[in-house]
Amino acid sequence: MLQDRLGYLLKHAQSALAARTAAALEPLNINGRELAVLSVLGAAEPLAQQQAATQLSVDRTTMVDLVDALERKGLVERRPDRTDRRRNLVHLTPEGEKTLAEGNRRYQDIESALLTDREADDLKRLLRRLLAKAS
Amino acid sequence: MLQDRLGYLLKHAQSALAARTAAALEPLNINGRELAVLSVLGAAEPLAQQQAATQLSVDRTTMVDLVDALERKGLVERRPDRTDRRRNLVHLTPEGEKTLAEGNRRYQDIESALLTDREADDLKRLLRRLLAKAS
DNA sequence: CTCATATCAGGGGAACTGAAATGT
DNA sequence: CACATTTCAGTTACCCTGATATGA
Repeated sequence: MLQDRLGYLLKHAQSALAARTAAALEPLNINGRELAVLSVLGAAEPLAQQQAATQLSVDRTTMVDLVDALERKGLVERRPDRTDRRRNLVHLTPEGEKTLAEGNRRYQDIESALLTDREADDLKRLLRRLLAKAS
Repeated sequence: MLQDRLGYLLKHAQSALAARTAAALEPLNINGRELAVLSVLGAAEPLAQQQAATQLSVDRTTMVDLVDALERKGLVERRPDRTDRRRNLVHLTPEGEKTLAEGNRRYQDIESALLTDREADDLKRLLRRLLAKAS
């Protein structure tokens, strides 16, 4: 049975969750990918683009486009690093901070609606184990 | 933390598994998507393209390209349905049957290498629950 | 010189929309 | 006529490769 394949289940679970997330974030004018970028950028000290790209496992050239889009929306700003002028440190704007906070709330609501806390913990533990072995 | 997000874990688990699968199937000259198509087509009675597309949740026009590719490789054949000449019934060739069987073996080896039987069952159960609620 | 960072141009593969051809 | 199946043309979004400019 196709539905017994882990590959099938992972792909469709991922895409169903992504669709729900996209719908929930649409009023904020961002998508799930952009929320993930905001999340990485807003975590601690401002990061250079390539650092953010590494954390998200996205290509460096893809990150250029992602930051372009967020900058056009006024959610982040590129600022040159004074100690290394090759770098752009990407800062969240106040609007970006607000969008990140609200986006996180909406995203968490989705997770909570789909699984109990216990189920979510179990699922994440298994996925981490799989990832550790597979990558 | 980004790594606490189900969306992140699902996406990267899916892509890591897909990469492993692609590598294991490369000697058979097929990819994971094509193995899934063969699996659906080889399950029981020959299916029309649109039936196969529905079972895999892929677009009808994407299925045209998938069957094109499998037909070029000699793994399937389109045959007109005598009772409804709009339809192509897609049959596996003997070579297609062999490729499906060997592909299934290689795919199962990957799943077994990544998780114990118990872990795989737990993971699949949770993913099915998530899918049922989310889609 | 080397290496790193960011950017840009171009391409490949996936998936969709909309329309057409054919048949029920 | 309405509807179903397949196919094709065109578009979009995504992610990559390779090259370039700039600077450490």
